[in-house]
Amino acid sequence: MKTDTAIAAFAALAQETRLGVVRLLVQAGPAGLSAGDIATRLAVPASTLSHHLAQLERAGLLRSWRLQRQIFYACDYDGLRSLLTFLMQDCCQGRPELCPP
Amino acid sequence: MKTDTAIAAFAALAQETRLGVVRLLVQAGPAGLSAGDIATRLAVPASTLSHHLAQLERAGLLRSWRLQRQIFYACDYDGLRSLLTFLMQDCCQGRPELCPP
DNA sequence: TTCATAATTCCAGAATGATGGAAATGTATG
DNA sequence: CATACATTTCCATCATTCTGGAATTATGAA
Repeated sequence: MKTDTAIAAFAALAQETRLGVVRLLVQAGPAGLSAGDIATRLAVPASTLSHHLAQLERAGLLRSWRLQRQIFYACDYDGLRSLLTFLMQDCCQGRPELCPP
Repeated sequence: MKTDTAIAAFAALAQETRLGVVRLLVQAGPAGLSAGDIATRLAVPASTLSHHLAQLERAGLLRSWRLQRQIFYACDYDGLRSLLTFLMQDCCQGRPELCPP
């Protein structure tokens, strides 16, 4: 993963509504939720939420698909995993005996 | 962990120099590095780096201690762990059979 | 086609964050 | 005490991000 990608992902997580979206979708699992459903649950105007969903998707944290008139969002587990791996890469120079549990 | 704490931590990670600091210190392990050493390795002015180190420490991602004339920084492994746990909490409603590996 | 629904894009103002030289604050050495 | 060293704080400028109503686009129903 490139540094810029990771920065975009962390920036996406560094905002109350967006962090709420990701946590909600992490819990929801692969089935995801529609944009409107997310807006209702988080009590955010549709317009505002749309900006945030787009940013999260651009950052590789969500994926989306259309189902009839609605657009569903679920979290991108691969994206999340690569981000956390990037952050912890070569932890303690790869020597577990140095690494606090 | 509170939402505000997590937001501060992700915001701290969402910047090139600060992300570089954390990754460098993740690799360096518990022994840490001095502020000056970090400034040299990342080629950042001392003043600028100081702001970033302070922000990372406030966010609970680093800890610091003085050794003679230098101040050492190491990453706060507990802080990192709680952040990642907070993000992934109740993944797939706790049902691993739904959760993509 | 006409209407209703779901979501996104446009736009502007308000707020927040990054940067780094200069000055100030410790901390050790001669 | 005087000096050098390591780091932090002050300060001002510049840039980026957040917000949400109104207008727009896309889809499905009558």
